[in-house]
Amino acid sequence: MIIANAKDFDLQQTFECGQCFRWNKLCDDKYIGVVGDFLMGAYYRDGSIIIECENEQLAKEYFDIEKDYSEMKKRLQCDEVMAKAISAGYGIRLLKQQPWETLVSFIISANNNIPRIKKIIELLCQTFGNEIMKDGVKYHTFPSAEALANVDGDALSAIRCGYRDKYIIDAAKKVATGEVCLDDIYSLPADEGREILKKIKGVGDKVADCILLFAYQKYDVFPKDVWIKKVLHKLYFVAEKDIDLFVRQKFGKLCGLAQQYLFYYGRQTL
DNA sequence: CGCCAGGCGGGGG
DNA sequence: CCCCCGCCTGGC
Repeated sequence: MIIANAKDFDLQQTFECGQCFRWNKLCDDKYIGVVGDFLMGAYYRDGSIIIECENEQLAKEYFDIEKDYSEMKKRLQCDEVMAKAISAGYGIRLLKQQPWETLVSFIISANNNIPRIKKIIELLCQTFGNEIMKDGVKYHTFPSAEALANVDGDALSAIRCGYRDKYIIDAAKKVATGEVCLDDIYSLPADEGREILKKIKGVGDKVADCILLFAYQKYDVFPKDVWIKKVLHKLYFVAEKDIDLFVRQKFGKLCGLAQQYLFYYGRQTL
């Protein structure tokens, strides 16, 4: 798949803005990731972005290829700060990730750091996922809820995720039994989706909002982590308790995308 | 050694 | 309801 018009798409920004954990850069400027049951590659050639995947439909959906970012940027561009943030992260695209993988990944992300989050997720896939062979290299899919619901007690200790192991098991059981139906959330308003997700142990407001934004394209949620709180305080002089009202009034239905630009900008400059 | 990292759950006020 | 503390683990 070739994306000729790549002006609103930068691979490094998209893969390293914090929304995903399973894309890795190879030495030759190529990114490799696993999405669903498929391996994907992404790289530049002659000013275009090339996405390699045996399942082109999956790749189109995952990269949300039809989405018009220039139009959304125009709508967000309401002041000096956001103008700078958008220009810093001009090539960020919000990926359409799989709900189950996103759920578990952000449970693991709580009170944790990015290198360790990636390590734990990789171990989880190696230990419980299916193998994909490509050019003599082994890759692994993200394990299903059913697969994880059936692992016994301390088998998860192998992935070194600490106290989060019981949250992952709780999530797997509730999703596998249907007590929590992740597919329902696509068509629900963000507030209702958040309440469903929070039935799972280890999922609070912040984790739920990341799942709503990164898996369900609920652009009207604004995940509030420690970094974005610092950024808003520093750049907009907004106190923590006023964040929700502030971003709703300022950025409206696209506040989730605004969060990504501000987050990326803040991590570069603050 | 102590502290912290992209929160959360549980207990007490 | 709000506030506060402890938490697996690995890196500094």
